[in-house]
Amino acid sequence: MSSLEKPIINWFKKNKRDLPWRDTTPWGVMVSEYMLQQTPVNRVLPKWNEWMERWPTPKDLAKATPAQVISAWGRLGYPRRALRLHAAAQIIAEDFNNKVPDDQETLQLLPGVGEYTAAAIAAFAFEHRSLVMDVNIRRLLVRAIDGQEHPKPAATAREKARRLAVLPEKNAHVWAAATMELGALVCTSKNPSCEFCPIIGQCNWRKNGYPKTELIRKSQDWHGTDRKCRGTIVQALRENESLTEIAIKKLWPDESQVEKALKTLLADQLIQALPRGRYRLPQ
DNA sequence: AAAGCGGGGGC
DNA sequence: GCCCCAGCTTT
Repeated sequence: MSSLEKPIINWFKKNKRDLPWRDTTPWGVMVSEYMLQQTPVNRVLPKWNEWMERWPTPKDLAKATPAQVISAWGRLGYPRRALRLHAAAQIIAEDFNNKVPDDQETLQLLPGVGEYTAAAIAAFAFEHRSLVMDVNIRRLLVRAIDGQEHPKPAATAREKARRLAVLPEKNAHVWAAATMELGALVCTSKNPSCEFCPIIGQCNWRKNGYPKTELIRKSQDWHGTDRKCRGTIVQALRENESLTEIAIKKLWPDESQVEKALKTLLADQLIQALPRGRYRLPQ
C-alpha cells in the first residue's frame, strides 16, 4: 500500500463536500460527469438538481426534444454536451434497458464519454477499480510523486502506468474521489493550501523546491497574539508538517474542536475553534 | 500530438 | 486581460 493512501483517505472522510451525486443512481452520476466536463462544481450544482428532477432516468431524457435539452442546459457552456447526453440517454433507453452500462469499454462507446468519463462512471456509480485521471488527480499526484508543479497537457502512457501502480487494490473508487477532492480543495493549481495538506511531509514537489518561505509568509500573516504559538507553527512548517498535524499535536489539546474547524479548510473558521481570545487570523 | 469548443469566476 | 475549470472530438 502506498504511504499516501491512509492520510488521504482519512482527510477525505473528514473534509469531503456533501455533493448530491455522491449518493445517487448511476444515471445521476452520469449526468454529473457530463456537466462537470470543463465546468466547476459550484456552477453545476443547481443545474444537476434541476435535470434530475425533470429527467430522473435515461428514458425520461430520451423523450425530450433537442430544443428542450439545449434550453435546460442553460449557460453551463459547451452545449454540445447536452446533445451528446441526450443521444446517450436514447441509446441507453433503447439498447440497454434504460440502465447505464457498468463497464468502461461499453461506456466509452456512448457519445460524449471519453476515457476520463468512462472511468469515472465505472468508479463512482459502480465502485469499479478504474483508473480515474482528471485534472485534479493528475496535478495532486504529479506534485506529490513526481515533484513537478503541473502535469502535461495530456496524460502519457508512462503517467498512466505510474498512477496505476499506486491505485489501491481495495476501494479504488474511494481513492479516486479522495485524490480528486484533495486536488480540488487543497492542491489547487494556483496558491495551493499546503498548510492543510495531509501528505505535506511526503510531497516531492515541496521537497524539490516549492518554497517553504511561502508557507512561512502565510503563517506570519496570522497576527497571533501569542508569539510562542507562531514560532511553533513556523518551526513545524520548516519540518514539513501540515497545519492539521501542528494544530492537533502541538498547539491545542482539544482535538475534536480543532478537527471540526479544519473541516472547512477556512482560516476564519479555524480561529473560531481556537481558545477564546488567544489567537486571531486576518479576514 | 494539437486545435477547437463556451462561459463564468477569480485575480 | 489571463488563467482555470471532474474533457471530448476531430484533424
